[in-house]
Amino acid sequence: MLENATITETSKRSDRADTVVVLDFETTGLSPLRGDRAIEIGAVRIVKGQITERFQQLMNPGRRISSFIEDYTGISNAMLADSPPCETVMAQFADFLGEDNLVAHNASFDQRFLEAELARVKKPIAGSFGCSMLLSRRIYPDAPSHRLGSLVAYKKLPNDGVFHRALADSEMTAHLWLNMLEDIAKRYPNVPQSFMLMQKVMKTPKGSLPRFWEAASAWFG
DNA sequence: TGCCAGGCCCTCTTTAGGGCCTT
Repeated sequence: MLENATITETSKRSDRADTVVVLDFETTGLSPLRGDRAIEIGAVRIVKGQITERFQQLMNPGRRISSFIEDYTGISNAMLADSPPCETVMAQFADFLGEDNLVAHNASFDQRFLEAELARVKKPIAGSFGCSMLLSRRIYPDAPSHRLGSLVAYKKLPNDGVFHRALADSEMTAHLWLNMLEDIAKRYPNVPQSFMLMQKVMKTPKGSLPRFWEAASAWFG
């Protein structure tokens, strides 16, 4: 059962909900704990429902990437050889990010790499992470799949046909996030589109979601 | 197209196992 204190916390922090940075990493593999590194970062900043800024940069991980990653991303070893090192790029990205909250598709993956790469340049993360995949499982339970590309097709979201590149994926994730907020607003017009509230939705069991919205509407409406 | 890891989530569950999703 939702506690009143939880809702109060959401309300207090809602002033940061107007701005989020949606990001996506391309990497050498799946696990920074096993030595994998970032090779590209893409991000867009959303302010009051509009994309206002973009960040994209390849980065040199200091070693060659596998043929699988070359094929998967279209990023070649030659492209990375001419790119600045991860530390330089991540320091620039930390300045771009500031203290904004973050959104990513399957955010636990991008969060692990962001924390690992920023730790190398001794930059903290001030914001919280929201996950578009977890939210989509709640908002679109009947979608054939909750992969990013599948959801883009399912919701007919804007895209340029490029997948598995950081800026393209972050832009599609941003459109997905905004689309979900619009659909939530249509379904529950009395519930504010707070970033912190969306985080609570992700943690709400699917079967109790209508009761969650009912409680949120009652408190905020 | 797969493997690596890890968190979430569902169910034939909770003293567990396996699918999904990210590169």
